[in-house]
Amino acid sequence: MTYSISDLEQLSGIHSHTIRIWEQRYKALSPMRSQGNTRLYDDKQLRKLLNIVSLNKSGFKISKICSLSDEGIEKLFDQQFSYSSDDDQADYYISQLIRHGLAFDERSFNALIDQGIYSLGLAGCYRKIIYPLLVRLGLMWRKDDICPAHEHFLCNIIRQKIFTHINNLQPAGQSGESWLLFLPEDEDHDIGLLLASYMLRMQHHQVIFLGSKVPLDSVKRVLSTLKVSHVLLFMIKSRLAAAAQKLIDQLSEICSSTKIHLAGNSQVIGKLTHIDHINWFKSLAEFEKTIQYPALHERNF
Amino acid sequence: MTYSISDLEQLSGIHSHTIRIWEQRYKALSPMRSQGNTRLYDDKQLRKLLNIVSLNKSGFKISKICSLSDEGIEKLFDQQFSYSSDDDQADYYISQLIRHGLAFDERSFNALIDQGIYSLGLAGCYRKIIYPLLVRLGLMWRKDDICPAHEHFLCNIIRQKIFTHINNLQPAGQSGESWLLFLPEDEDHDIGLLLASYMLRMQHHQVIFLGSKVPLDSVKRVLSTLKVSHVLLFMIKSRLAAAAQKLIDQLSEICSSTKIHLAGNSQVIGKLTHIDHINWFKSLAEFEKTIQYPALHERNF
DNA sequence: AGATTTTATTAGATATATTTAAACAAAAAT
DNA sequence: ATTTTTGTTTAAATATATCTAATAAAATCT
Repeated sequence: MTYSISDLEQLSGIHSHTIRIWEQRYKALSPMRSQGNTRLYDDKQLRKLLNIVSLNKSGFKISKICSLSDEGIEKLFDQQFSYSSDDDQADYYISQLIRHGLAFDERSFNALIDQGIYSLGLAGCYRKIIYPLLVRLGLMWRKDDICPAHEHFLCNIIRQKIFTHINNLQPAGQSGESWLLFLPEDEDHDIGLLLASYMLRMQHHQVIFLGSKVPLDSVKRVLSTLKVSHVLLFMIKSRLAAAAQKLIDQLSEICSSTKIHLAGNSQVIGKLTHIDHINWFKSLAEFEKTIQYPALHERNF
Repeated sequence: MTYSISDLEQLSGIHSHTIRIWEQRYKALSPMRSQGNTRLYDDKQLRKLLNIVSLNKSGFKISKICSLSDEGIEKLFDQQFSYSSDDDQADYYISQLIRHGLAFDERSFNALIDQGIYSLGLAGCYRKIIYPLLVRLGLMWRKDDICPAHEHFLCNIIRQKIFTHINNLQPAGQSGESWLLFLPEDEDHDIGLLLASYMLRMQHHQVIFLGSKVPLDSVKRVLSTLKVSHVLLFMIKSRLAAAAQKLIDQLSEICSSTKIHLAGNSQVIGKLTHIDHINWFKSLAEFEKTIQYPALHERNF
């Protein structure tokens, strides 16, 4: 499996021109070449680019980063984006979970995550354990410590847990606000969205969960046949600012009478313009607060 | 959202050459063109192509099919691939489910599918209701009777059900055969695979469920670090024969000491060669029988 | 077998994406 | 203020994908 330079552009949010000039000036990447002379990148190169971009965004100069060896970059990356947080207990928990995951030991992983959910509740477990776990998985992939199979394996068990908890909730009444949840076509990671679905249902909101890879056209058709108060989507992937803006502009046009809520990658969302009408959830706590208020309000009647 | 001619090639399994000649001779499709002169297809054209291919595979000549109007093709398609089966009761059931789905009425859909699972068991419900429902959804999409959002909505509820049932099973012991379940990178529809996971677990097999979009490289890494007896994957999408063959050849190389099981689109799988070492599950019943035998065997001890 | 239909192959022309290289503009550092 | 670093724009050349058109080969039907 190889990537073209425009694939890398999509995946990293760095213009192809810039990728080339980084190669020329700083030998940032050293892609293979096709029979012709076209650059071909593999996963290793993609990871390196993503790491360079991350370090660059946190203040290091490209020239400095690229003057380091591959190992040097990994080391610096480690320093900057350390696996461990300030919560020792959660860290230990997460490490154990990952250890089971690497061994594909579903039984142990299952027992441990059930225990976490039992003691913290699903939302609490997500905040303290699952979300940091997912972040750490991402970092580990970037260091080639895990492969996609590990991530798929763990994510599917987590999906199983959240789905089960949703299934065990009482069905929502006809009252309450209605939320349409989806991810755009190029997004894959639906676990955050699933948790949002759970939390909204807990607060007796109505949820229409569409999951990942929903074409905007289709969202448009839904909104034209159905009254929906809120639309919630995540933008997690790195993108070119222009691509992200286009998506949001199109969605805004579609959602003339629906409140748009956005969550995800702050690097991407932060660069958007003309989003006064859009609500940006910068944290889970913010989301929790927003969706709880109406419920409290209703109780007054 | 538009498709290039090579996108259509991927999605339909028809060579771009052939797509062009069908256009020239029979006016099969009438794509838009770019500023240059490059063909651009939309969803409607894609659906029409898929319908033409289906009709062609079931015996109609391209010339005959394309001599019909769009409505004529839809009509013929209806005749050939009718929504209804021989089981009136299941048909009614499915129609009701779809009716709720089209209205995004999760509550009603939920109640009805729970009832089906209760009376038929999850596997029975899958065979009689869910699988035919998924097939019908596919047909409906091809007639533009539903949009992707509907399918996503329904599929996620079904996922929820299967995941919940898996979660409620007792964890597998260390005994039993181990099965690695995954879909290749270009496959999306994981519900069949999920049900396979459930059925294997019911028979006390160990399952490593990776889900959709797993790179072969990653499967390779898993197999090199872990002893696995069986690998199961689905090929559901239409593909070029060459692409399907390449995938299977690569997998075969990886799985030198692991039994490969394959299920899915018989049009695609039927064209594969050098697959003597691969087991092709042509039906759910066949799968059920294969995985039950060892369990019966164990009980003798 | 012979005719018809369908698919595959070839070739040269055009469109689009990528490449190199240089010049330019903006931002950051000194 | 000046230099250095960094990112963008431009241009012309090449690679790759797509276009048309004609022909060859294969499959299917009568």
